Amino acid sequence: MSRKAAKKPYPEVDPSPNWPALEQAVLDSWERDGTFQRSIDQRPAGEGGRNEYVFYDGPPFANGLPHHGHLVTGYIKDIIPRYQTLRGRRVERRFGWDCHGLPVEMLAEKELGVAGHKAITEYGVGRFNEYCMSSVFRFTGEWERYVKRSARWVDFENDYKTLELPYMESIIWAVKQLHEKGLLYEGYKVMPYSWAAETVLSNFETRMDDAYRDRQDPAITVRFELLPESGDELPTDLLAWTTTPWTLPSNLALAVGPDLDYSVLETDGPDGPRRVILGEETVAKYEKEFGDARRVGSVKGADLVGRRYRPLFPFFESLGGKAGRAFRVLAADFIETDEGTGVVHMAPGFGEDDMRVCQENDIPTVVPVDDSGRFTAEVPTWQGVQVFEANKPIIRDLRDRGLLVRHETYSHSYPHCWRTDQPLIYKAMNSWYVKVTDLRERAGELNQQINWVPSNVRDGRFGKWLEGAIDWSISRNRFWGTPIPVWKSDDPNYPRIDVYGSLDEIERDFGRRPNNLHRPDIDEFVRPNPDDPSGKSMMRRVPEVLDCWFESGAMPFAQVHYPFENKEWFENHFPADFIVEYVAQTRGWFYTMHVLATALFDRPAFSNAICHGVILAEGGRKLSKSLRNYTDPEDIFRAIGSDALRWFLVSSPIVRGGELTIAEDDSQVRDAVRVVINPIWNAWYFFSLYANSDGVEAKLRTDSKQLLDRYILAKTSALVTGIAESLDAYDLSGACQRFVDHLDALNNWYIRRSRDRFWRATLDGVADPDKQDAYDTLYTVLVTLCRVVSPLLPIITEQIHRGLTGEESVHLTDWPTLLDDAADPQLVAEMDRVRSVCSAALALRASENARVRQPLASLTVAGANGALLEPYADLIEDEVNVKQLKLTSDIDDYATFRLQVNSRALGPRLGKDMKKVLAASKQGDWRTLESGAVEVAGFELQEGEYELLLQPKDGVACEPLPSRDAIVVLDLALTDDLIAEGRARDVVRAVQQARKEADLHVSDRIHLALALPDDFRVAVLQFSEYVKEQTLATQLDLRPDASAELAAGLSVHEATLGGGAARVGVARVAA
RNA sequence: GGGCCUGUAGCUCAGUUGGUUAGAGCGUCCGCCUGAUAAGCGGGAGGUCGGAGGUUCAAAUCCUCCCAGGCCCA
Repeated sequence: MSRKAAKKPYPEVDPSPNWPALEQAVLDSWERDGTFQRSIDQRPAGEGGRNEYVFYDGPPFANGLPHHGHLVTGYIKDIIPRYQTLRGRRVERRFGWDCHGLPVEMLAEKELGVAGHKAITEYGVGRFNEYCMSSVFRFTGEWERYVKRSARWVDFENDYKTLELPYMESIIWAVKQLHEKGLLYEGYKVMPYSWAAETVLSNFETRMDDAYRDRQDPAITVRFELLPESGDELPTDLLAWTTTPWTLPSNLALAVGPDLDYSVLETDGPDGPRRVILGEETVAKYEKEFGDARRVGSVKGADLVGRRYRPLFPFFESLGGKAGRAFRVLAADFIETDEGTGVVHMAPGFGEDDMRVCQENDIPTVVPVDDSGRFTAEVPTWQGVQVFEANKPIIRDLRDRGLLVRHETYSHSYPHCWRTDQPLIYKAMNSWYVKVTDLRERAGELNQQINWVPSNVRDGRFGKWLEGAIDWSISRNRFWGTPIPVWKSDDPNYPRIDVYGSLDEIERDFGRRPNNLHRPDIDEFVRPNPDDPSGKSMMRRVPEVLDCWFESGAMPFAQVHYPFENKEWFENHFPADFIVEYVAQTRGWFYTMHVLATALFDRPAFSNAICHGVILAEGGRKLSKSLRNYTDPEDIFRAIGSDALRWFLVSSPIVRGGELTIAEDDSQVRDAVRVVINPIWNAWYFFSLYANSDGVEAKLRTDSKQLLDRYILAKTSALVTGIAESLDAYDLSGACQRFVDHLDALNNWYIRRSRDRFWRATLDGVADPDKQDAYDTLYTVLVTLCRVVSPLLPIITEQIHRGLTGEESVHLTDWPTLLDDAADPQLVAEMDRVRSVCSAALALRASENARVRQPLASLTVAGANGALLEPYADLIEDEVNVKQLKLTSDIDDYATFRLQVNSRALGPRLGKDMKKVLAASKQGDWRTLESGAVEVAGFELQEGEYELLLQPKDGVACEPLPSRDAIVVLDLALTDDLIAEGRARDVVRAVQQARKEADLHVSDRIHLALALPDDFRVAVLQFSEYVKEQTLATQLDLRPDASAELAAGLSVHEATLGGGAARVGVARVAA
């Protein structure tokens, strides 16, 4: 025996490693060796970038720490590029940072203690923006740490930042392009507005947790007097209800639901009889006011449309009359009757719906309220009064004029400014728009060229969103962002607008070149208006900055300073081959990128997009830092590991657009360790243990003739093809599923069934060919597995692959083609059948209380395709522990046939008669014809329209295969020999346990002493050679029952055999 | 209030163009092999597919309504 002296070709493997520590070591080695960069460098770009796989990285805001959601995206962003790299493509991965926008400004406001437009202006826009600039990168270090720890390969050094001058210059170029294409215009948009902080709020801010609070407001019902028309019998009023009386001075229209019914009531007023009109379903609510009124008729809303009415106030009278379109009844689709009167007052300056409906009817927008929420000179009566303060005098005024029908107090949930605690108002603000409505159709066409995962996003979420797209408001009344590059004359008498698309153009007109496009520097670029002969009016930049979504949407070209530089590069890298984000980005980054690509290049911006779902905490709630309902990813990295987290996330429904609920205790991540990581590691551990112990060095080889080897090679070949198929289709969880299935075949079939081939003695230091085949095959399979799974488990496969091959990195290898010729679907199918035979036999043993260690005389497989199992007889006998496998086609003793109708095939032919056929076949009322066909309920079924399945007879110990075409039967009769052999195996089992407890190596030879109950002693005597061989015993002592005198020097272990006490003594003997 | 999505085993989810006895993993129960792995293996139980109607020879699947939850827009 030369085992001890043999070289160890493979590293010593820890059977249960500390995963986080192992991961950190691998990550460190990548960092040290520049493995990521080399994985890119070794792939040529090809002519015109033809061999490149283009990936765009959507830029995150770095003003908070990454959570599970970012990690899902990050893992996918890593997996696809790693896979494409394996396939030989060059995949550059450039990180990007979203630097501008409200989140940054909000943080700055909070930390500087300056709230709102006014305070910031006083504080100084320059200082404010400097602060934003300095704070925006505060978390980049953390981000980089998380990203690197998650084993995501991405280039942080060559990153792009949306605040850099070249990036911003590309942005203003894009704005100018839109302008030249007639896609840019200035208009109004109703926004949530904080009059206290003098700032517009984003939707995001109004949705913050504590923004909505209960508030009491006046709710009043007001009369609007219709202008008389021919056919009117009496003066008539429409009743409208509002909770914002201060908007009534700005009323320009009324709206009704065209399909709603309205009641006409007649009352006796102080000036004689009048009529009022209100929604039929709302009449009951006005019992108090109109309880004694006479109902004189009913009209449809549509009948009221077009009627003119007398303005409540004189302030905007000029917009009505003959010239204007205001002060009419309009049709609207959103009118309800559960609150109010079914008639809605419209103030287009203060309501989004109002503005939309009024614009559709050519009614202009008026906004007689200034930045601090006070009425302007346009409403002289209340000029300077804050709008909420103005409610009372307005109501009093209406009451005095007899226009107030009802005044009540209304309690409702109302949004408040999160900074000042004051109620918000909705107010039309000046805004710049991209005319998406003009692009909509083309954007929809280009969307058809995009491969979305899941596929329903294309015509669903994204497609629908495109169809309903409205013009995109791209300006923000804020400070920290790329400026809108528009200069306007400050004198409306000499109007002029200039849009600048480059630093050169600005330099040309202003005589100097900006070195910073941010405010306030850029605002200092002022020049005389060339169109003003008086020379007094000046061209000044409009105050707004761009929506930061415009900047991220411009990322494909702005990241390379296109078109000022890298023109050719851009042409070769647009559209991207692949991007991924979560599903809400169909309204965010996916959308803005698509809109800009459509507008500027008439091409889609990306060819393949994964749109993953959202992560929820237990109970379906949102992940919330304050609720602490999830574990910080870094803690998971530290405690469990990144590959496990990666596996858990990307094998979940989330990568198919679904939701994923994560357990607070991270048990799902631990499950990934147990289900995937430990098994693949154990396979490697097994290999290294025996290969080292034998001194066998394995080679990549696929030509073993051994059946199990052929099987696992064929199975692995199918896995290689399957994973490529899944990943080519961007189906990550499908790829994961294939691997899990494969692991079961490898560990719990191939390795388990091949074990004795590995531990068979080496003859004179020369491995016998079968043993070498086993090593080579397992080695080949493991190396192949590591490669194809490396995108999904990048760290653990790296470690194993290094151990196996000594090569530096699995991520520098090529996609394996070695097993392409090893595919053998028939062999795989046969082996699957073998496994189902064994499984059925083991189930039968379990139900018959026949422990597997007890050998049985025979296993019979009765039914179809018996010959197919012939070559696998040894395997089945060994697995099921029977002396003989019997194959027969004679089933009569055990089972009968049952007719199984193939509804899918037969249904279309028989239609209604299916019922009869199904009933008859269920009752067994059918017969086989001479021709081989089957007759049932008077119908003749042809081949393919039915199947004959086996049904075990009652009282027979047998088990059908899942395919129901064969049945397994065990011979349960025991002979003395069989019983003795079973006992011998029990003893072997006890000895193996003792070996393990004594911490012996798997190849140690031992001195074995046994003190056994009599019947077991006899059994061991009978099978002593077998026992010695199985336990590697060179010497065997047998003593009476539980002898207390086992020799000194032995490690003694207690055991129970057949209900009696036994003692097992083992000691290593020198090799 | 409107639009979209979801509802299948105790939990997390699959379920192809409607077609046989609705599947998987985890958990649970019972058992067991083992000279890699008890952080293992095998087997069993567990579902009137959210509810009610409808279409059909046939519905988890198609249609309508309702209920519950989520997202988006008001």
